[in-house]
Amino acid sequence: MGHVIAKALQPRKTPVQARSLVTVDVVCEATIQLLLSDGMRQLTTTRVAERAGVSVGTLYQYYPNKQAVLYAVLQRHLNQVSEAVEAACAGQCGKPLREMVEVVVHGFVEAKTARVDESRALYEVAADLNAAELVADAGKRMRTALANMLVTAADARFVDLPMVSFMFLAAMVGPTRAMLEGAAPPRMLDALPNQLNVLCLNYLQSMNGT
Amino acid sequence: MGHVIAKALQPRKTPVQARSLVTVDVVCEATIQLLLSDGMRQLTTTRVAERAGVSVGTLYQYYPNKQAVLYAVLQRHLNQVSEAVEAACAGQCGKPLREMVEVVVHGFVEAKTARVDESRALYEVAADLNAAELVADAGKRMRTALANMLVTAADARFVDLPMVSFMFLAAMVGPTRAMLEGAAPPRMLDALPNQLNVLCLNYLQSMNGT
Amino acid sequence: MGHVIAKALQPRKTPVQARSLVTVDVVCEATIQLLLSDGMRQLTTTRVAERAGVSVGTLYQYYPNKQAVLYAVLQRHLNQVSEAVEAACAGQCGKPLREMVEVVVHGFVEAKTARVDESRALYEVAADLNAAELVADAGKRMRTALANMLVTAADARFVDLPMVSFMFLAAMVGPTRAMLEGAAPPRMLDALPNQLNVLCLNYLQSMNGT
Amino acid sequence: MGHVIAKALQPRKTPVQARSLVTVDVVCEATIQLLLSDGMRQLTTTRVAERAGVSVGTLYQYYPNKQAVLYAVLQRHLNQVSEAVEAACAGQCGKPLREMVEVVVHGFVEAKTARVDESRALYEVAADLNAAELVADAGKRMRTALANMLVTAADARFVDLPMVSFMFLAAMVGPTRAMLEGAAPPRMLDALPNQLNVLCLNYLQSMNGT
DNA sequence: CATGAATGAGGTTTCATTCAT
DNA sequence: TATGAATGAAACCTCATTCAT
Repeated sequence: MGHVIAKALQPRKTPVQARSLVTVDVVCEATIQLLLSDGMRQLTTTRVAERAGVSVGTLYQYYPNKQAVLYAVLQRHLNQVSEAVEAACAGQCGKPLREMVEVVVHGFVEAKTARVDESRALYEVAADLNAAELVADAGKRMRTALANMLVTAADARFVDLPMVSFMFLAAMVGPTRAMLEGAAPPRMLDALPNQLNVLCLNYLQSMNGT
Repeated sequence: MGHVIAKALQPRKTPVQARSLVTVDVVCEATIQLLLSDGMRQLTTTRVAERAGVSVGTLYQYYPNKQAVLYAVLQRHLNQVSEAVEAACAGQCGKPLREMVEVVVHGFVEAKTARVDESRALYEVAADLNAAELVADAGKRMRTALANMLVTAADARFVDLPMVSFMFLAAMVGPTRAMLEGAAPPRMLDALPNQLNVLCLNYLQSMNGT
Repeated sequence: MGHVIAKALQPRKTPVQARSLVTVDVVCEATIQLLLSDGMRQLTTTRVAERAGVSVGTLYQYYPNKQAVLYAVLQRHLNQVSEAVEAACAGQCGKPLREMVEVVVHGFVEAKTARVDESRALYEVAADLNAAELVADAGKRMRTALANMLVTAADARFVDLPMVSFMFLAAMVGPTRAMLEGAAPPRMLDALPNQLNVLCLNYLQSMNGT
Repeated sequence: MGHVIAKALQPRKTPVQARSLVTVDVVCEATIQLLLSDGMRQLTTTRVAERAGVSVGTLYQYYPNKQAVLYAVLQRHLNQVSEAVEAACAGQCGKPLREMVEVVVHGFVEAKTARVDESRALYEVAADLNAAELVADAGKRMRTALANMLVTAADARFVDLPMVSFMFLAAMVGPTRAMLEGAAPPRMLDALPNQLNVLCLNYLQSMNGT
């Protein structure tokens, strides 16, 4: 099921030439800009192309359809976040819980808030049904990374690791998303990492089965 | 600002006759069904009317435009959830934290999972820009209820009540949403209340300033 | 041809009861008001009924369709103007040209400017194709009246009476309409009768074949 | 004020390629044809496009909405007439009244009757409210041209030039319009210039203040 | 007779996508 | 390869008219 969709959404040609790479990038950038300024509703391929400084025809040389463009943009973003979490996890093997949480939360929040408006804009895109799979994949990737890290914790052992990883991730995502979507004031955003630390660390310690 | 938007989304006539009431209800129901089966993308006023068993014209007698229909459906849902939380909060004044969390989490999860598919469908709707305000309002309502309850806790005192309420709510919303959107297996859904209890209670105790 | 149309546009029932008469009148009045405030474009039978304080259903008891309403309104107006011209003409038989023109011009302008905005609104209605016939009829009626008067002029004899009547009428109508449609300032409207006197009298004297 | 309206009615893109020019022209032509055969009432963008041999989409690439198409058609026509009058006026500076009237009347009637049916069709369009401004502009343009000419008359001097120009124009427009709208027989149309000569010249001579 | 909810054909407009240049 | 004019299916919404109450 997912494969059929996936195929239809893959970029049309793997850009090898420098020019092509530029085009692909410029289209993604234009999409995000328009998403931010006008929202999904107003996002048309023509406008994306226009903003990107290429013709619609050219856009369609690199993406088979509009969904593919959105798919690419979202994928790029989810990738960055997933990688941030994976990197954080990879570096914390064997450490005590407190350090794990600290570093992972920091990595996640930083990745999500690096471009606040991009994140905000993409929540809209993600709601576009076909992307559910993509979001799910990124979630799975991050939960796996978290689980692989948690299993090595110096000071903890978890009975139901999948559930714990799930809750850990969701506990980070929930408040972060709430702040981004709710346009929280900077004061709250600044406090976010600390709050997530408290939230997640206490949860994990409480779930510690040792 | 919000008022202009609000006006354009208000139902056109408040149905008084029995026949009209049925119509309004039937349209909401049809919208949810279609949202579930085909998603926002495929949701057209014609199809909603068709499924509802009325003509498009009739639909437009009660709602000035498509957005208004979605607005109404979402509002109804958010109302139910907000009321559930408010009710739970109202009943726990003066109780110790443990009981508060237990009851509130239970109320929230029950409201959200009463109609799992409806909740799921509406995340998509909420992403439709104009509803942001509505979601924000529901959030504010629930945070207020939580704050008003927490301030009376028998065994706790909080320094930054707004932040604590925000995190409390977001900590419930995050994992719940993750499960609903990710189509989590029943086994996980069953475990959700317990997990949220652990997550929220430990957070609140840790933030306790007494 | 005209008869078929005519039949479809006739009021449905000749109102004999007092109540009915009121309804018919109130609908005409409402139509004119809406025409003035919002123009043809926005004129719907529902709105007319609403403004008239009756239900759409009732409106359709007296008029077979929307066109018939407009037809009635226009007819009433054209009738008033035609009657004014006919009356003026009838009273001037045997008089010299100067007096004829004076009285006819006065009668015409007065009828047209009695309710300036009504006249203005009805130009729009008249443009609605099926009314062309009605306008033509009124024109014919007035030209006949003018011809019948002119033929008795004490001091003139006309070779081509139809043409002269045609021009006489058109010479009155042209500037009057230009002023009404162009929203001419009162100063110009006040001067209109005098100007038409000059225009028409000189024309007629010049066409005098004696 | 008028600018807002004007903007919404301006053509969308100025056609540069040969293909585009053809399209724009073909749409205007189709509009006039349909106006003539079926009247405003039946004029739909779909039908215009169909008759023009292009798709609706193409039509909307050049005109932002239906009104804009009508606007363009009317503008073109009014332009032609205005230019004819201006040209006639420009050529008669310093001439005696008789010649002025002769040439101007001839120019006006010729422009209006060059395509009798087009003129006829456009009276309907002009009644469509938003065009009022356009008609008013054309009127002002022609009255200005007339005034500028009359002020140079070799044998006349006018006290109230604006009023005289207004009446002069309206005296030409009235009968011409009456004939076109009333579908006057060719015999009358042929006689029109002469009649207008008599009508206007006598009026002007009578208003001569020297 | 009056009401006004319901109807649905039909109008306007958009926009993803193609393809001749 | 890039372009952007053309396409036309399909979306939204209105409103004249009917008919059950």
